[in-house]
Amino acid sequence: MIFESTRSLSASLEDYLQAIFWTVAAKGAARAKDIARQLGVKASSVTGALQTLAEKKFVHYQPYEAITLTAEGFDEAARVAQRHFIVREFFVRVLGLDEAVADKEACRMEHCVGDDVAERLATLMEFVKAHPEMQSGVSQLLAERDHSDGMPASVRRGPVTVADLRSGQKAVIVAVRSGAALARRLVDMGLGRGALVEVEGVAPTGDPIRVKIRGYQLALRRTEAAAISVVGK
Amino acid sequence: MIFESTRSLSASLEDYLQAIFWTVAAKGAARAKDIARQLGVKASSVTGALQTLAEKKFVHYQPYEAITLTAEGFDEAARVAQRHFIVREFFVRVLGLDEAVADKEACRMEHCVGDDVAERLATLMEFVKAHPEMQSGVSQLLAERDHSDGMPASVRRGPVTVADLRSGQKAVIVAVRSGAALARRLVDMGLGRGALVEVEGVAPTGDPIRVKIRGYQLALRRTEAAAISVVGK
DNA sequence: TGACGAAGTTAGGCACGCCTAATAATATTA
DNA sequence: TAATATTATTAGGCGTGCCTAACTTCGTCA
Ligand SMILES: [Mn+2]
Ligand SMILES: [Mn+2]
Ligand SMILES: [Mn+2]
Ligand SMILES: [Mn+2]
Repeated sequence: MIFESTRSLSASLEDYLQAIFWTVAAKGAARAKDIARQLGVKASSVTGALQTLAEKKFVHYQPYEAITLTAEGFDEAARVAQRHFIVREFFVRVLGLDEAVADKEACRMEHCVGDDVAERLATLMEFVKAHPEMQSGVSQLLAERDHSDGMPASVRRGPVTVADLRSGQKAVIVAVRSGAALARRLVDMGLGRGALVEVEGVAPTGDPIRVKIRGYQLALRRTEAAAISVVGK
Repeated sequence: MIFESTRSLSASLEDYLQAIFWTVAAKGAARAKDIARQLGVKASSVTGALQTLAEKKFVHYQPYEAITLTAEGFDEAARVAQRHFIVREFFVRVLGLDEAVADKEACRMEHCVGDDVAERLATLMEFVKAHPEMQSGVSQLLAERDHSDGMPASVRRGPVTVADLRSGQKAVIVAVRSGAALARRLVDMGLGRGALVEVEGVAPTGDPIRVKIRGYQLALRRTEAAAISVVGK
């Protein structure tokens, strides 16, 4: 699988484990029915998942009996729940996302954030808690953006241009601002949609910017570079 | 699938599309061999993916011929690459992650971040760019943490306790700090590992904290609450 | 006690995404 | 041009994770 996870459980099994975790916490034990309802799957899928989790020693499972977690199951579930919590809090408190949306997104992300990222997110949140101006600053920027609705996200966000790239970075051109002879000149040189640009160097003043494209090297004025929207690598 | 994605392509196909995107940008067209090498899969897997992508009109594909992207394929690939870039830049510039690690993590996350999150991350980065003191502040906090290596991550991060919860939040107890008669008293009351706590209310002064557990309600002193480590929901 | 309904399991099927092995097409070289 | 090497495709298999349909087990209540 290309989407390698390094973790002991698949995204799906992590969700089963979490459902069990919260149900057991609330009621002492979980029944297949509870899990099926929470996750929106059929009972037979739950049976299958329980058999796999039991094989991996994460749950105590005997057919027809109530389900509880093993010690390892509890720890693993707590780790996933912790990631869910951290990511959701980050979305809500730093990115200003709506609670419900944040929770849904977090339930997707919890399966792919690494431990290092989770830890740093938690640290960032501590920092933000101590520096509320950061949170309000971001909210304000976001609010300004929201005035220009109707525009595509890429425009609201402000496109990245060749002028924003650091030395050594590669990018693909997605658009060249038309107007002036510039666009034509660039396209004639091979600087069209889909072409790969590599920034070779930027003068100390930031102008000109030396780029390599299709084997050729050329120097772009900063204003020219800023007219070329790219997706960075 | 529980891990619902709402996007038109699976994580796997998004990676194939991106491999094609960068190869085409660099060389004008892609061959199955290039893609197989980049993604670390066998050639036959590439053929399968190409057939699927061709069905979905994302690539121009004729057996044995070089591969290029359709207009939709280019747009879709650019969107994924954009998410990869944003997430990686966030990891590097805000979270201070190592470039190589950040890139790997980003290649996993690019398939699960929603558009709203990506947009807000980009905005946050703009804010941080405009306020470099924020960035160094986070780095500093992270550096302090790194001094206390050897400790488990949960300790470095500082555990969340009942005292950190807001009114209405639920959590599962993972540990009760031992010492004093407190631990025993709490455990006797049912406040042990695995139990669900719900914060009912916090006095204006922050003390006491009213919690509900196993149907019972009780009031905890702030110092008591701070001795109970939890995983929040 | 026995019948009934709810809950849980098993069997079989399907889509996805990878693999290996065999085969086919294309490129390279003698 | 013919032999050979490289590249690509097909066929068939496997694991995961979901489904439906049929069946079994369990608890309840007459
Ligand atoms: Mn989840
Ligand atoms: Mn979750
Ligand atoms: Mn990826
Ligand atoms: Mn990627």
